[in-house]
Amino acid sequence: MNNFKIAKTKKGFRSGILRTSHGKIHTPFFMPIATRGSVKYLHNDDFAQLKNEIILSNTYHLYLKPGLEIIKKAVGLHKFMNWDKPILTDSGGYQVFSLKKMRKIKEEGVEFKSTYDGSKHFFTPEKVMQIEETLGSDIMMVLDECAPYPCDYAYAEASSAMTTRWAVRCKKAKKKNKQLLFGIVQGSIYKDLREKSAKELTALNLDGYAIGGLAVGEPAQEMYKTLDVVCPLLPEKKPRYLMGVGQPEQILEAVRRGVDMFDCVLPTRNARHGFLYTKLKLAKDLSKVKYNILRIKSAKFAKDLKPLDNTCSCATCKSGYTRAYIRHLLSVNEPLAMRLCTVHNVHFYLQLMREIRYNINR
RNA sequence: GUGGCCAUGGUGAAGCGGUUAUCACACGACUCUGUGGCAGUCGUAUCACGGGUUCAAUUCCCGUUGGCCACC
Repeated sequence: MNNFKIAKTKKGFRSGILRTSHGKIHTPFFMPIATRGSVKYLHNDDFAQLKNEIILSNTYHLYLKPGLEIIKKAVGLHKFMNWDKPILTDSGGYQVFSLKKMRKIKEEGVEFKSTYDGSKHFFTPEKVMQIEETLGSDIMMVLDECAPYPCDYAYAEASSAMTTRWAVRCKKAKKKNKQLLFGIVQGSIYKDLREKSAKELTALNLDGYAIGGLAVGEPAQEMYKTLDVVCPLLPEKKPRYLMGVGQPEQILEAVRRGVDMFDCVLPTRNARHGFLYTKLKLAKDLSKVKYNILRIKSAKFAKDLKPLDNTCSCATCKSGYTRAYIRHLLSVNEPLAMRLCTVHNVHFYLQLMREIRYNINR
């Protein structure tokens, strides 16, 4: 049974539906990030208006806090966080990269030092599967190593080969249930390593394929080149996920190359820093996306009683909150500022994806 | 009124006869890509005013102005 159906393709773009045990998701889509079980500052009331169909959460962080016992008792992450739509869980592979001072990689797995109390935890592919099964996410990611950039060939070769071996172990360890398991293509910016990784993972017949190890500091052109190498090698009928990307134009470029899924901290983190996306303009032929950046903390907005973006239909812009007010809230660290800005930026990203889908299906 | 102490970015503080005048916070400009509300880069001072000593004064001396303390 196939849980992914492509309804329409157009010059490399594809649009369809991904089905999970908590509902369907229209592709291509963007996942807001809820690392520790919450999209920072957002309430379910906000999601009701944003209409996002999925969120992303994190194995490493949830395992450390609050720990699996309470999540098991709550009968899974969905119930625990009161979210009944799909969840994708990242495996901790990115933490291999981002917490490089606090971990050791071995063939067997990764030893992490907790960022909370320094305690040691050993993550093997098998253990990660067990954790993700306890969390009950709809889409589980295999444990991988997200290699840094720049990365020499020998390291990238060894690292991506190990990621593939870990994927084999993940698949073996996975119980037969409705959770989907995605593999992760690695290989840094090296064409042959990416090809090898893609081919070997494809042979495992996983439920979907992610492209990892990008957006770690390489030039955007390297990212696009890598997509050009990898996407054609991935099975057409399986969803493709570009991890951690990215800026709106990068998302468009990736969708153009056949990617279906995205996640990125930019809209949420930037919102907290008063860096707001406005004036979304997507060309009908999907040739380009334009937008403005509004740095709401700038002094020039101190007396500006206009909404953040008069072309935006998000709850923040539609309900009368002004630039001057939001700037004020941000400058005195009022949590409401974070919420208003996060709603706005997440809406921008979801709107971008809606318009991309609309123009593919048109 | 008399005596003492003090005056350094927006704020609070270092500093020393020769420095690119240091730090924190704030402010302003940037950065942020499978999230630590984080972190970083850069910018912002005619060292209260006037005079003197000195090769050289933010630094030492005198005066002015302002502030704090004590005493009458």
